[in-house]
Amino acid sequence: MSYTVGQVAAFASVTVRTLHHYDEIGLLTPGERSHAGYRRYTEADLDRLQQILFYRELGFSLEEITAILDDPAVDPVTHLRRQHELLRGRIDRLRDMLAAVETAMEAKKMGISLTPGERFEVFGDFRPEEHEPEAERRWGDSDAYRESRRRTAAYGKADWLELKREGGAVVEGFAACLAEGVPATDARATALAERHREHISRWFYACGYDIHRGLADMYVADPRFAATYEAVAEGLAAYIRDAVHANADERGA
Amino acid sequence: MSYTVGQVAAFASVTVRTLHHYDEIGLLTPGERSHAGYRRYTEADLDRLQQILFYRELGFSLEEITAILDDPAVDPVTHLRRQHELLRGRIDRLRDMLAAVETAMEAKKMGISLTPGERFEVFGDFRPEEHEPEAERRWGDSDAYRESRRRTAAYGKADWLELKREGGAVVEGFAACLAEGVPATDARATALAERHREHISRWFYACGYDIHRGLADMYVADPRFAATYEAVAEGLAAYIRDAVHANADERGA
DNA sequence: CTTGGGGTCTTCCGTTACGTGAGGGTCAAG
DNA sequence: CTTGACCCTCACGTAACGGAAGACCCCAAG
Repeated sequence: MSYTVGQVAAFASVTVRTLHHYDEIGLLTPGERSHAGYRRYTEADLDRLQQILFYRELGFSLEEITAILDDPAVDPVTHLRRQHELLRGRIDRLRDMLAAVETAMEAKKMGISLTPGERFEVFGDFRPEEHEPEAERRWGDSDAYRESRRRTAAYGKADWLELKREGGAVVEGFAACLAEGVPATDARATALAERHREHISRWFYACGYDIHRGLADMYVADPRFAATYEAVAEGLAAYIRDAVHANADERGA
Repeated sequence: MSYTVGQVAAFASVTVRTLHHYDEIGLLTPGERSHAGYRRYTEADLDRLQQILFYRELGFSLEEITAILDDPAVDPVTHLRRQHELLRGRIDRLRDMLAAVETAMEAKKMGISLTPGERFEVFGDFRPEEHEPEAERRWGDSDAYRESRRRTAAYGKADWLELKREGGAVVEGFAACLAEGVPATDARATALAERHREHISRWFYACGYDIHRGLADMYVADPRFAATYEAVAEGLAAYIRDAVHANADERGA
């Protein structure tokens, strides 16, 4: 089975002209031609096109892409892995930009004017290179999901019940603290936060303090999580979040 | 205080030529010139440049940016808000691409070859223009969160319990179907899916079929959601997802 | 079998967002 | 008062296509 330019163009949401162009510059030469000179794209060509579009999306020039894809030392899986990393980098960058926008909004609201340095901080580097500090945390986060999926795949119903019971106990502990007016920064609350963190680590994935913070934020931000906790006690989601933050501030680095 | 081209270029990590170009096309004309004709950029110019770079990053053409920024009906804060939303959209898109890469890796590992449709699914729309079909879902999704937070803010404990009970009943219905071997595509299962959708709409936000699909996918993909369902019955998360998809395919557009 | 509508071919010029000098003033330091 | 770093204005070059022209190809319907 092979496809015409039009079909491929429709699949990939590019124009026919673009495919012609890629053919011209030797980036994507269709596997064969019909007797009338029509381009015929094979599955392998589609594969390559997908790679091209990914790299293009990530900001590489067509010349660079040609070089990358024609490197015989790199197998397809490596490409995917690399793209995965690059995508994560891009997402991080956009997240930084999001933060920058928020900062700008704050500044505007407060009537503060930022220094040029602050203002353009985010437009510094964006090319996939050197990210040690922040990125590690993100990677950890991503690994967490994979790890989690891997681990939980092996759980039976008994495991799920056990972990749910364990988690429930922690939540009830929080509810008790909240009911008794114990502040979220109190040692009793942060101890529960620590137990919560250990619970996650034990059953799902290595949960560091930063990850734990992010998780706690989600409990409040996402109503579908919030529902679980708000049903137990009003304001519990926010309380847990605060306790987790206090605990992370205290124990985590 | 004002800045020279070189300084501004350094701040913003663009070339001097780029600033010249923006001046030429009237996108960013420096506030004044020195007596010798040197460009002098004011704070306001830096402000505008920041906006320009944001929109540029988001894929707008310089002409579009000019139009956007020179629209007198839009104040700076609105721009920031808009950029915030656009950035979130981009992040979502990149996340989709991330998922696509993972799918491709899976497929490669399994030796499966994807259909062209699957392969290029993610390259559908990405330009911030004419997005009725897919994008509405994203926008809707974003609105959903806001709507949800707004609504749930007013709920008391009784409300949470009621909605939790209601939700629980649906989940138990699904569990029963699963236990009895009813296929997820069966009318009984899809009816429950529809009830589930209505439940979300009633308590949280307007939940269309596309949003519902995405939500169901998350039940499986995110272990913290999955835990809730897997504790009830093994394979329940996936079952619900399948039923939701079947229901959406059937009823939704 | 031919006729029309759509898809495809190559060719070529246009466009956007700059890059890259060329040739020549400007400015602060030594 | 020179020297090196910076600035100016042309002006042509480039990447990655867009768009249209003129011609060929394909196939389903009359």
